Amino acid sequence: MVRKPTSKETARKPNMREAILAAAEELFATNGFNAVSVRDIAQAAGANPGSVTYHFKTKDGLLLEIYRRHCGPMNLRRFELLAAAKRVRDLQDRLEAIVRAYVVPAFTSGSDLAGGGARFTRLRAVMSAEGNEVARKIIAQTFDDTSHAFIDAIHESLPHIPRTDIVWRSHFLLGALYYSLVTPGRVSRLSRGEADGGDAASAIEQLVQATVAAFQAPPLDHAAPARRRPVVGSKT
Amino acid sequence: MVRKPTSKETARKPNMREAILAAAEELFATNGFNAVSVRDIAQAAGANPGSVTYHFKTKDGLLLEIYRRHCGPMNLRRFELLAAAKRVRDLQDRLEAIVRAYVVPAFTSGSDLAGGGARFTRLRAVMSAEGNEVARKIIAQTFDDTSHAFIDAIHESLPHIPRTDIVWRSHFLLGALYYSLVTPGRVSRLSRGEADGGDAASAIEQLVQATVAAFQAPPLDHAAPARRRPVVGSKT
DNA sequence: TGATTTCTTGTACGATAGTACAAATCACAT
DNA sequence: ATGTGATTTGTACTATCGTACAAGAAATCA
Repeated sequence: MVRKPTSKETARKPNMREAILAAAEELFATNGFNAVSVRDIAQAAGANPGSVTYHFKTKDGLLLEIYRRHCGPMNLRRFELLAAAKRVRDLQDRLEAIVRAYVVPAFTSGSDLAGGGARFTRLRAVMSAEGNEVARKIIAQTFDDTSHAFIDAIHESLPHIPRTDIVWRSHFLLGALYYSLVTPGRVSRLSRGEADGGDAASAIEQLVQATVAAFQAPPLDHAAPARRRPVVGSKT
Repeated sequence: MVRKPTSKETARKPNMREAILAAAEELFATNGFNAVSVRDIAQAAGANPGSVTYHFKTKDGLLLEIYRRHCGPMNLRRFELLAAAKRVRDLQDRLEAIVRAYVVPAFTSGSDLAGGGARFTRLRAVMSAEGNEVARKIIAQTFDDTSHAFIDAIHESLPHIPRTDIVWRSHFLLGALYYSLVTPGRVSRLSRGEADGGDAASAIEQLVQATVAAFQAPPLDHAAPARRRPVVGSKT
């Protein structure tokens, strides 16, 4: 019934390898890289510790493979959505579509893996916070192109805003995005149960709406000090 | 010449203890909790590993003491600034003052410690990402009051926005704030050197401006689906 | 000064970390 | 069926982890 693949070249035993990857992804994203041992991962995947070494050589190699697995598909999807967004005529709608094109793939599946999008984005957030070397290199290589593309697209929608301001605001967007995935419980807590911080759809809508407004804010006047500053000065 | 304090009760040998605290703060904030060993801290502080055990008993105890050291002063300062902000008459200016009252103490010194504000906030960001247990407890206990106070104040300035939306947006604010301290280099990189992500003043101004606009965004229509959604759908 | 408390040092112990490797097992083409 | 390469297992090695503790040095008080 099912056509078995050629076996040569391709490793047709995705069971363990995939299970290890999934377990590592989950554990790294939840507890950080250093807090998780190879043995923890193996146990969660129902595998032997030696199996991890066999498939990925080192713990760093395992992390590297996780990134390799997700970066391509997620960025591909972002570029697809960005291309579609750029075709939106109405400027306000276009900006919203661009932001959405950036946000959505981070929450939903970036590839064919089920629900892996949010998990992987959370992993990136944690690795970023920990200053992980392996992650830093890949991020700078793989995501800066994407970021520049989005920044340029946003800049085209808002020509009167200096590029510097747009960079700052897109940086804030990524921070908000990360934090929403890292600590969803805080939203539920602070809203006293009225909002569900873990609900991806709500998070996306809230984030898109807020971010679009932030991008549209008047530019910072770099030259003129302008407009009296609100009080807030020395204590008492 | 210098009047020595009473010696009783107060430990008048802040040298080592303070050095260890400062070193731990810096290392934890940079590399995360688990990546830093007690020996690393001792070496950075010019102390003996046993000295850390003597002063703080455990590694968790050391982290706990760092939080104890900063939480009080930072929240105190926030409440002072919040009280001042609430007295601002103009609604737009008041909102900006409130946001500023939240942001400024996170960047500048939260206590008498030199430049400790940003470092401690960065530490909180990293601990949050790592899901650290010790940090989580303190955060929920110490900062939720502050957060609620700010959310309420913002809600008073923007009565037409549902509280839920304000919670989300203040959550985004904290995420953006954290991320700005965690990865300042990214801003410099993406702006091609035009902006300095490490400059606290710029970060504050950009963050305040963007966040005020985000708070002022129209509320999400929870009932009506409303307003056609921008295209962005299936692939190709 | 001598007694006593406070801090620092050096060292050690058990636990666990990442990784290596030989033996056992499995999948499959012939 | 059988041999061959791919995978899994079990175990071991070394390094480093957090912490404990006794002995030494410094500071403080009578």
